[in-house]
Amino acid sequence: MSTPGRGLHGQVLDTLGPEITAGEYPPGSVLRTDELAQRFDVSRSVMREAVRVLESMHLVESRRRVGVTVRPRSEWNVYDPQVIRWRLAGADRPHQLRSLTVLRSAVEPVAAGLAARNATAEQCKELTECALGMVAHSRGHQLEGYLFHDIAFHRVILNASGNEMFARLGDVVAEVLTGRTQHDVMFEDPDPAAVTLHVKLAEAVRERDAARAEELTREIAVGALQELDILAP
Amino acid sequence: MSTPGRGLHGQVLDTLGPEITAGEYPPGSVLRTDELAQRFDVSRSVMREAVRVLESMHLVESRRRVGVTVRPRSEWNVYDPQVIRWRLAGADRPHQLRSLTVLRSAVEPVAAGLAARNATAEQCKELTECALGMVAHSRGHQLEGYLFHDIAFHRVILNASGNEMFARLGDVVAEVLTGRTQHDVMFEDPDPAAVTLHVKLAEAVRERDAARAEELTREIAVGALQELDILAP
DNA sequence: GGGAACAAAAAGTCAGACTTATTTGTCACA
DNA sequence: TGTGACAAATAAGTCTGACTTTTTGTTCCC
Repeated sequence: MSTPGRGLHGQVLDTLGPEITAGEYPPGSVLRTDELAQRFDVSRSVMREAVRVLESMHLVESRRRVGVTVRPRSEWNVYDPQVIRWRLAGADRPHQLRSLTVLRSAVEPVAAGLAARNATAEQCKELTECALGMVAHSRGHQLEGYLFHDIAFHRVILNASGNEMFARLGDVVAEVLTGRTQHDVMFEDPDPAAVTLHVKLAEAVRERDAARAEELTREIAVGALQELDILAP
Repeated sequence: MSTPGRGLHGQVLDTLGPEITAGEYPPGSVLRTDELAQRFDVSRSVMREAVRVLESMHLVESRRRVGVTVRPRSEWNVYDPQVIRWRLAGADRPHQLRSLTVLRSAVEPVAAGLAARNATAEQCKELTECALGMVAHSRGHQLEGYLFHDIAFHRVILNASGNEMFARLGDVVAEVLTGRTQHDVMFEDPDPAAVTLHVKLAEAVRERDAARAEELTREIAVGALQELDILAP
C-alpha cells in the first residue's frame, strides 16, 4: 500500500514518523539533525529532507540554534494520509479509529445525498455491483472479499458526490474499514442489516432519491458508531 | 498569516506552490530540479528540500531519470492547510470556497451536536462572548470585528466537539470566512438572521441541547450555501 | 521483430566547508 | 541590583562538487 521506500529519506520517515506520532518524543522535545543523521546512518542532506517533510506535516518545527522541536498533537496535520497511516499503525489506533468514524458519520450522509443528485450512470452501475459483491461475500467468512467491495462502495459514493474534499476522504475510509476488519471488531460475518442498507442505498442513488440516500447512510453510520461503542443517545 | 519565509526553500515554495496548484503546469508536466534551482537561484540542496515538501503534499512525484512530474488534482492532499491557502489565493478560489463550504455544511452540524454534549463551562462562556461580539459588530460596517468573532465562534464549536479531526478544521473555516468577507460576498452588514442563529446556538450548547444545536447549525450552513448559490432543493 | 547490451539522463547520495540567526552568558555601567 | 551591550557558542541553513544508482531509450545483433 502507498509508496514504500521512495529513497533514503523515505526509509528514515518510515521509522521516525511513527515514533513521533506515537508520542515517543513528547511535544517540545528537541531533536538534532546531526544526531538523527548519525542514528539512521544517512548524510545530513537526506536527514534534512526528511525533517522538511515532517515540518510540512506540522509534526515538528525546525529553528536555528534550537533544533527540531516536536509540536503538540493539536497542531499536526491529522488529515495527511501518511500521518493517519502512522497513527493507525501505532498505539492510539483505537482513538484514531473513533475520530475517523465520527468524521465519516458527519461527511458520508451529505456525500450520499449529493451522490444521488450527481452520480453518473456508470457510477450508479458500479455502486450496484459493489453492493451485490458485498451481498455475495457477506456469509461464510469471506471477509477480504466483503471488505474489498465495501471500500469500493464507499469510494464510489464519495467520488460521485462531485465534491473534491469528500472524494479525497476515500483513502481515509479505506483505512478505517481495513483497520476494522483486520483488528478490532468483526470476528464473524458482517451485520446483515448493514448489508441490506448498502443495497438500499445503491438503489436510492440510482433512483435519485437524495433524502433517502442521506438517511440510509446515516443509519449505516450509526451502525459503525455502535460497533465502536460510540453512543449517540 | 502562517509562517512566511522560513528559509530559502520556503520562499521557493511560496511561488512554486501557488503556480502548481493554479494548474500552471498541467498534470504530467515534468520539471527538472536543476532547472528549478537555476530559475530560483538557489542550490540544488535547497531545491530538493522544496520538492520533497511538494512531494509530501502529493502535488508532484519525483522519479529517477524522469524528473519531477506534476500529479493530477485528484491526488493532491487538498486538506493540507498550505495547499488550501495556495488554492484560495489562486484562480479556482471560487471553486475551492464552494467545496469547503459544502464540507462545513456536513461537519459543523455534527460538531455542534457533540459540542453541546462535551463543551466545558469555559467553552460555553467563550461561545456566548463570541456571539455577543458578533451582535455588537453586526451593524455599521464593522466587518473586521464581526469576522473576528465569527471565526472564534466556529473555532470554539469545533474544538468543543472533542473530536480532533473536527478541531483541525478550525483553520479551514477561518480561511473560508476570511475569504468570504474579503472578496466575494458580504458587501454590506451580515444577515441579521445568521447573527440570531449564532446567539441561539450558543444558548443551545449552554443548555446541552444537542439536537437543537445540530439543527441550528444546519440552518447556519444553509445560509452559507445560499450565499454561494449552492442550492439544496 | 525481439531481445540483450549499452549509453545517456536525471534524481539520489555524500562529504566538507562555510554562513547566519539565535540564544546564552558575561561584563561593565548606571 | 538590574540593565544594557557585546561576545561566544551552537545548531540549522546554504553551497559546491564529485560520485552513485536507477530508469529509459537506442542500437545492434540474432
